[in-house]
Amino acid sequence: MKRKRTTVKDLAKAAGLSPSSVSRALNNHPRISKKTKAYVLKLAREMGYKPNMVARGLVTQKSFLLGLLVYDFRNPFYAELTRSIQDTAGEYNFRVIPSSTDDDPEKAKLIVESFKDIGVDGFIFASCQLRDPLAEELLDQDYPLVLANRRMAKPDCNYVVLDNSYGAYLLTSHLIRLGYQRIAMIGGPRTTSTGVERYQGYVEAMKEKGLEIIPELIKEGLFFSQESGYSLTKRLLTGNVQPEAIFCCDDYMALGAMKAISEMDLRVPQDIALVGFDDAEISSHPKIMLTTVSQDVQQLGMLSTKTLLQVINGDLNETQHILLEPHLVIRESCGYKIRGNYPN
Amino acid sequence: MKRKRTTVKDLAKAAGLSPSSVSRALNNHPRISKKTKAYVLKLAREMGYKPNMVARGLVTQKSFLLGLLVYDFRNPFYAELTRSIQDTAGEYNFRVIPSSTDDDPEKAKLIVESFKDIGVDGFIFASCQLRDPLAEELLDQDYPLVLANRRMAKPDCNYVVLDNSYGAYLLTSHLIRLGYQRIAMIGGPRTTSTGVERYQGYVEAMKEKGLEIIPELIKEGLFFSQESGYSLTKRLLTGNVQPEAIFCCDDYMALGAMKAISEMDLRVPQDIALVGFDDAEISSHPKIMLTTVSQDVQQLGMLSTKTLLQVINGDLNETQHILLEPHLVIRESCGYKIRGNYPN
DNA sequence: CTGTTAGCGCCTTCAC
DNA sequence: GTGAAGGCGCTAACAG
Repeated sequence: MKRKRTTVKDLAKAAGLSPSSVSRALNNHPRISKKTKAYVLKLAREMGYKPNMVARGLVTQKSFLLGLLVYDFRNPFYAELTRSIQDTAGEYNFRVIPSSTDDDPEKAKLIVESFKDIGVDGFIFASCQLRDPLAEELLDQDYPLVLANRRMAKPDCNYVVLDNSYGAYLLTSHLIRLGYQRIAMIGGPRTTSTGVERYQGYVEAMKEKGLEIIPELIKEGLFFSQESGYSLTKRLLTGNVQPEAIFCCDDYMALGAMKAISEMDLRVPQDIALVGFDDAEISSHPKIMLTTVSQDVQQLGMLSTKTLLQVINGDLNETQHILLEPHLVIRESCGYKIRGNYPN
Repeated sequence: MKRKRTTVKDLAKAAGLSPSSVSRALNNHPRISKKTKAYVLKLAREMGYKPNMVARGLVTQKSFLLGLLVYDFRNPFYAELTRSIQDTAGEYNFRVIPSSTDDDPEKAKLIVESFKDIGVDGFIFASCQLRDPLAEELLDQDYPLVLANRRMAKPDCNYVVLDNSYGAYLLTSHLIRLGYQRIAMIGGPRTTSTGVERYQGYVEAMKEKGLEIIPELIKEGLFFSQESGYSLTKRLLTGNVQPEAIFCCDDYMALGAMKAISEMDLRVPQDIALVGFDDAEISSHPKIMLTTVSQDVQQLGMLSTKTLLQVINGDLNETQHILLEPHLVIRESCGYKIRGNYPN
C-alpha cells in the first residue's frame, strides 16, 4: 500500500519543535531563526517530507491549479497553446487542467463549475464568445480570469490576443497586390472576436484598394473545420460570381477548400488562389504550401499565463490588454511564384 | 470578491440538524431516513450547496483527479487519446490532468511527483518505455496505474494497447501482395513496445512470404517526427540498395518521407510506395492519400480510463490486458490503384 | 523567535 | 436514525 507520508507533525516530533515552527521553517516565514530553519529543512529532506497540497489548500485557499477552457485541444493550435500554458505555469509550480468546450456554452458552464469545485486558483478562457455570460459571471465574482486568443466585446477583462484584423489585412492586401480582384472570404463565426476582426481586416484592405465587396463571396464557416471549408468552397465555385482567390479564416478551412478545388479539377494557385490563417504545421508541407499568417502561439500562452498568475498574486492593478503581431507567410497557394514579384 | 459558499454547517443550521446528518444525507449513507435525506437534498439545491472537494479530499483521501502522462499532447494522436480519456473520466466526475513528458524520464519523474503532491487518485501512462522505473515504482507503491498505447516488458501491469505487430503485419503483407520485394522499414524507438512490436510484425510478414530482410533497409526513427522520416528517407534513397516501398512506423514519419521523396523528384507511388501507421487525420487528404493502419483511439482512451477507475474503486482483482484490433486503410500511396487488385 | 490554540470543510467513529 | 466529538494535514492568530 502507499506508504504513509511524513507530515509536519512527524517533523515536529523528530525535531523537538512545534508544528507551527516547522511550518514556518518550510514556508520561509520571517519570524523564524536561520538555525532552526536550516535544521528543519535538512530534516525534511532526510525524512522525505512532501507537503500535502490538499491540506495546505484547505487552509490557504490555494490549489496551484489553473483551469483552461479551449475550443478543442485536439486542434493543433489549441494543443500548442495548451502546451505553452502548461509549461509556463509549471515554472511557477502551477498545474493546469485543460478542457474542451466545443464552443458549447452548456458544456463550458459545467466545466467551470467542476473547476470551481476542485478549487482552481484562476481561469484562462481561450475560446470565449464576444458576449460570454460565463466569463462575465467569473469577472463579477472577482475570480481571476484572463482571455487568450479570443476576447469579449466588453473591455474590462484581461486578454492576450493576436492583432487579427491586421493579419487579415496583410493577407488580403497581399492577394490584391498579386492582381486578384474578386476575393472571396470564408470567415469564422461572427459571435467570436477572431471571426469579426478578421472580417474587418479583409474589408479594410478591400476598401483601401477600392475593390468591391461582393456579398455573394462572403461566407461564414466554422473554425478548424475542413468540412466547413470544403462545402462553402463548393458553394462558391458553383455560384454566379467566380472568385479568383479565396481567403479562408484558418488553415483547416483552407485545407477543406483545397480538397473541394481539387475535386472540381481546378488547380491551386493556377485556377484559383488560396490563403489561410494560423500557419498550421501541415501548411508548410510541400504538397500543401499554403500562404498564411502566423502567430507566436508560444508567446500567446506564456503571456496569458503570466498575466493570470499576476492577477492571482494580486500584482496587477489595471486590466491588461496585450496585442500580438501577426506575420505574413508567403508560400505557393497564393500564386506568388507564378505571378512574380509585386509590381510596386 | 468570491461570495462565500454554503457549507455543510450552513445546511445543518438551516435544516435544524447536525452536520453529520447532513453529510449522511448528501452521501446517501444507509443510516439516514428517507424523509430527512429528501429534505436535506432539497435544501441543498435551494441554497446552492456545492461540496468543497478539497475538504472532502482531505478526509476521504480522494481527489477525483487523474494524472495522465503522454509523450506530447500536441501530437494529434495523443490529443485524441487525451480527449477521449477526459471525456470518459468526466462521465464519472473525474478530472484529468494531462502532461507531456517528451519521453524524458527526468521530466516524467517530476510530473509524477507533482501529481502525487496534489493527490491524484491514479495514473494513466500513455508513453511508457519497455523498461520503465517510474511505472514500476508506482506499481510497487500500489498506486493505481494503467498503461495505454504502450506497454512495459514486465507483464504485471494493466494495459490497453493496439495489436501493433498485427498492424505492421497487415501493412507489410499488403505491400508484398502488391508485388514489392525490397521493402524498407523506418521503425520507432526500440525502447518502446510499439517500436519493437511493429518491427516484429514487419519481420513476420517478410519471413512468411520468404522475402529477405535487408539490414540496410531497416532504420530506427523517432515517433511522430516528420524530420526523422525525412532524413532517414533521404538516407535510404541515397544508399546502395534502392527500396521499392517504405513502411514508416507512423503517419508523421511518412509525411516526412513524402517530403524527401518529392524533393528528389520521385513520385509516390509510381516510383516508390509508402505506407504509414495510425491513420492521422491529414492522411486522408486528397493531396496525401496515405495507406495506413487505423486504430480506435476513442476506444483506447475509454477502456484505459474505465480500467483505471476500476482499479481505483478496487473492483479489479486481476491485472487486465486488453488488445485492440488494427484496421488496414488502403489509399493511394501504396500503389494499390496502379498495381490493380491482388492476384490472389 | 517559539509554542499553544483554533479552525479550514468535511466525514467518521462512537454513543444514544 | 441522529448528535457529539474528533481529526485529516496544515497554517494563522495570539500569546509569551
